[in-house]
Amino acid sequence: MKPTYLTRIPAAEAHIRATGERLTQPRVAMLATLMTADHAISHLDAVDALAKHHPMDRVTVYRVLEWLVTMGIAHRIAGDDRVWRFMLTAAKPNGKANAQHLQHAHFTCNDCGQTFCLDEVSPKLPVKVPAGFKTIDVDLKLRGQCAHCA
Amino acid sequence: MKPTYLTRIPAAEAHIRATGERLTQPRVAMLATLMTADHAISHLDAVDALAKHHPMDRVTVYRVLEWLVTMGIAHRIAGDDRVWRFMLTAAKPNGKANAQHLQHAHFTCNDCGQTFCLDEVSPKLPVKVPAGFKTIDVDLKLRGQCAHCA
DNA sequence: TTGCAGATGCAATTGAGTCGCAAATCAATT
DNA sequence: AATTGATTTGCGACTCAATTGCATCTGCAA
Ligand SMILES: [Mn+2]
Ligand SMILES: [Mn+2]
Ligand SMILES: [Zn+2]
Ligand SMILES: [Zn+2]
Repeated sequence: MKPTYLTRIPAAEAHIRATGERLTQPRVAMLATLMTADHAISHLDAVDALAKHHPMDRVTVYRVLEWLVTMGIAHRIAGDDRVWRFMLTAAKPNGKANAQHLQHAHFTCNDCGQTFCLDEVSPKLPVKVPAGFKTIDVDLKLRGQCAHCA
Repeated sequence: MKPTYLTRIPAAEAHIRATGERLTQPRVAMLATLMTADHAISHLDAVDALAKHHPMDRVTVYRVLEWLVTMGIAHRIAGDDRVWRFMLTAAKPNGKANAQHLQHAHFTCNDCGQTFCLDEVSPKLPVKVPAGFKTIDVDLKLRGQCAHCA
């Protein structure tokens, strides 16, 4: 069965403590919530999901998610609806959390709107660009139908 | 020398007439403006650019650009700043305008913020996705430094 | 010309995200 | 256990791209 919010609390605390930064309740609750998500969640999704276990101000949600991104614990995905969505940064093959954003693609379902990280997919780098251009970062975004909607 | 707004009017009119839809002044002015752009422009960019030749309401700019997209004449590019930018749909090798969105990548310069279409770059398709997922569309987005800023 | 569906202008509204500041909280120190 | 001070949080106000409703205008066909 799927991991629940409560079972994720200890791991969330440990992960935050490992950063050396302050361990706060909003950070723990937000990270535990992210840990139960199988797809990327928006700020509003997060506010709703947290409402049940640990209600917090929407501005705090913005700030905590931003903090998780700067810590490399989560990453941010731009949506076609001008909304950011957030997902736990992919774990390395060895199972440890990874501070860097591993190169991977994102898939958004046209039907249900859910966005997924495709950790196993990476754009073939380097991509050829016009003379004088210097590529620093590449994002690959797929759209279509997810397994549930197809 | 670069093509100017005025020299683009006839081609813009012809292009719009070819759709069979109504030929309106805002549509002509907007398309002629797009035709002079070497990089993608935002709604605000468009309002500013048009102010000189054919001032129009912001909402009209939104609606005309949306119409150009539905006609396949222009395409829309999501920016990291939550702003849409628009560019003429790439021409086919034979020089004719193309109603479909040819598969191509976009490059945004971290320094000057300009976004360019890289018509010659396309993601290697098909991309492998998890079982049950069906890919319909692929976007490749690059970030880095453009030729002018590098 | 006239008639009218479709396009435009203008004002009001939506909604994601940000800012400033006072109050609360975490963690180090006594 | 209490004190303290730097961080973090809550709350209200704000920004800004984009959308909506509605009255007016305009391109085009009859
Ligand atoms: Mn991801
Ligand atoms: Mn393009
Ligand atoms: Zn789906
Ligand atoms: Zn540049």
